[in-house]
Amino acid sequence: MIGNIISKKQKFYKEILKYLFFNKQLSCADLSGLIGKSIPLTTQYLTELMSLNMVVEKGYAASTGGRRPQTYSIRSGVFYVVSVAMDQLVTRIALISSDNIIVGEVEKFDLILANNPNSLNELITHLKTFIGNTKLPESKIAGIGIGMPGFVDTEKGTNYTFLHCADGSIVSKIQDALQIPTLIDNDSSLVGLAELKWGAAKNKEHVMVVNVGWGIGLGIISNGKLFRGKDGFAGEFSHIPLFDNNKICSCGKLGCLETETSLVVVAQKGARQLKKLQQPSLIKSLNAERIEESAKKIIEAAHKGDKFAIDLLSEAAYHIGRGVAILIHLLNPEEIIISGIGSLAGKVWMAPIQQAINEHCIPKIAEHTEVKISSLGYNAEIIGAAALVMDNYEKLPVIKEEAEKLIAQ
Amino acid sequence: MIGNIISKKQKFYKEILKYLFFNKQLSCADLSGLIGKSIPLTTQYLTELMSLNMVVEKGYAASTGGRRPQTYSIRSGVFYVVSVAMDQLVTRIALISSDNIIVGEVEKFDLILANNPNSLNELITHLKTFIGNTKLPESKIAGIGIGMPGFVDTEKGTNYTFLHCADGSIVSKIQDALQIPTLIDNDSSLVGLAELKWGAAKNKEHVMVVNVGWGIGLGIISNGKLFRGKDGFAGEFSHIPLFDNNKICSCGKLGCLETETSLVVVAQKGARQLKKLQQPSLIKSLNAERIEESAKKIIEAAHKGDKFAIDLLSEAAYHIGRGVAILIHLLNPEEIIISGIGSLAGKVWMAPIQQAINEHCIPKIAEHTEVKISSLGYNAEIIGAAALVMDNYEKLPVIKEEAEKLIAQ
DNA sequence: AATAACTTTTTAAAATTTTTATTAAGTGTG
DNA sequence: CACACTTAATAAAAATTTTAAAAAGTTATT
Repeated sequence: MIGNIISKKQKFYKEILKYLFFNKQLSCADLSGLIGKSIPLTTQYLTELMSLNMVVEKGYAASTGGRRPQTYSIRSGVFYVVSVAMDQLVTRIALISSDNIIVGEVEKFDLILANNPNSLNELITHLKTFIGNTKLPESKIAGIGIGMPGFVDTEKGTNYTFLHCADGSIVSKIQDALQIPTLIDNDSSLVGLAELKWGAAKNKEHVMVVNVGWGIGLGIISNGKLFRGKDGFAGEFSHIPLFDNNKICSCGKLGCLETETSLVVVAQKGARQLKKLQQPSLIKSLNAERIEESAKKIIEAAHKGDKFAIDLLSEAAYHIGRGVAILIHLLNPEEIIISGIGSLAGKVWMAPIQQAINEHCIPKIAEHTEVKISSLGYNAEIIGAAALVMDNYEKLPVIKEEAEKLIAQ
Repeated sequence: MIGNIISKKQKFYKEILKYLFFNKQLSCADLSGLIGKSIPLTTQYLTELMSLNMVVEKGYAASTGGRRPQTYSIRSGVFYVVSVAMDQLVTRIALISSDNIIVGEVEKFDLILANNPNSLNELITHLKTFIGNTKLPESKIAGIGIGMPGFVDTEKGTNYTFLHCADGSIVSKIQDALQIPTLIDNDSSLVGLAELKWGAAKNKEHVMVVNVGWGIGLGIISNGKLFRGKDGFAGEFSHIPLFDNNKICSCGKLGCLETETSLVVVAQKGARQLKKLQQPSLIKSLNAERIEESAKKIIEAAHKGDKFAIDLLSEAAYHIGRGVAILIHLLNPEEIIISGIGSLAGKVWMAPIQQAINEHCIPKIAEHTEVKISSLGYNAEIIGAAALVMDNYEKLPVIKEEAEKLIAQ
């Protein structure tokens, strides 16, 4: 049964567990600062959590000029998180344990989102099987986190673009079917969250995470937190009107950023040019119908230094840079991170983006803005989905058995 | 002497005074929530502040379904704030008392910022005279708040565009000269802050405040707070590259938003068209050299329904709307406020901006975004400067005498 | 129109949490 | 290798919050 939070103390227990999930090892002073409670109280909570077998001492950290602090970690298997990363064609599911390690294999399967009225049911069926295979009781699963494309309202638990469900929200339907707390968010927001928690945006305040994939998403980090806007739709970078190119976009408007920069466009343009221009390249053929395969070929070739592939990506990168210049003017970030599947092409992105920034920004405003390539790569979204659950861990509906265990204290 | 904060209790005293400055009348429960302390403690603080003659009871508020709450107000003259609003040509100074009322007249004088190495000294001289004329001791003045154009770093207290000062920051130079805590910020940020505290953005979370004047500034309110970005430069709306018009901008780049939308451009275009086209209009003549005068004439005529003036402003408004469409995609705000001196033209702005939003936004994302015209008008910046001081009131360096008075408690 | 049931504010007493002071453990310098 | 200076952990004192109860109003119902 999914109920409500039971005690205040339990909330702080959960906060401690949450920060230990995100950080692996922390001292009592660290945790005291993070949960906003005094050191004596935090000491007490930690002692109790150790006697509950949830937290363990991990020896002393190096001194910073005085007595060395004892550090603490969370045990593996105290709880688990089910992470789901969806794109328009493929969905991946992973099981992550409380010590923040992916358990077993990441499951990958086709699930078409566009014009598929059955997509939500398919997702639920897959989730049921996946969770069944883990052999874990529901009470051991803290929550399910799902990243998906489209206009997602995290608070309402709805997606206005995909996975339509007639009555109520996606979240309530999944929770009813599986009896596990569930959270959903936009894929690019989760990529941003992953960068904030474990990637290049860690400990930064103002970062723009550009999710280069079949569209150009944006995760906005402002004041050290993921920014979602009024309805959760912030970061709709793909569709800002930027070009006079008269190309019609998937959204129906003309000249969106996406029409010159997404990997779909890159793959299509690549296929066309390869055929027409007979350019020398490591790539022998590109099929404009098989976007994913073609995009991967181009990214791989670019890695090997293939000029044709690099030129293709550079052109897209420069156009992305024009959009980034606008972001810099408006939000004055300290960092731009290129993430998502496109980031696998590596440093190729950097020079053209920096070039566009130099050309289109007032120098002073871009002075302290660094461009970086994500090191999280293809895993960013799935990691971000776990972060979404754990970011809300202490607010999550409580699972009965666990609640009793904790309240028995 | 400017020293440091003395006691924790004093910090809460100041927080209470701050919230009473912003709100006029508040109940104990309101204040308890605002300062984040329990009701019994807040009661105690209020009692003490009343015995210090700083706070007074203001009778009972209407019931909301139960016992009516006692309300409290701050006394006039407990402290004062000096507010300064600068633009490139004119500076205004006002004295505001603790009950949030402008005392006496707003002083207005010419102060050229561009290419004026003496501008900071001129400002300091004016401030000295102004404060001298108030006959108030420094200890009665909580702080000086200054809004100015340019790239302002509030934390460092510097402006990279105007009011250059060789050694150290603008803030430290003013503080050294006047012995009064001082804060500076970008003019558009302060217009945004004014809207947040007393205008159309009050109690909203995500709002874009467009400051229409000699440029097009932007105050960004995100999560209910003014957003400044990494170095304080966020909201550089004027210079996002948006047009293929080949017009060179004051910043040196081509096609900035400003080149089609600022009141300078409107005035210049108006003067040109009036001469060339001999259009019928209530306006008899416009001098392209005297921008302020011409802009005012156009705004006034638009108010009277003059078609020529309305067309001029509508064109600029539509272009602003294109920029606003980008803001909506990126930040998903709940409200767009047209503020600053241009807002005096009133509702003329609304239809063309809404039109541009309809044309350039994905409908879903703009669904809940309202466009509004500010009611604060020309006073926004000067009010915002006072808000800047009071927003930081409890963090401000303490003035010795006052500190002793409070600590004597 | 009067009473019961429900709200909200205010006050008082009990329980919790933080602060301050003290002790313990470790670094770096002349 | 003392000596001065850190930081961490613990214990006792002080401050703050929570809980409970009383006071003051509102709304619905008979």
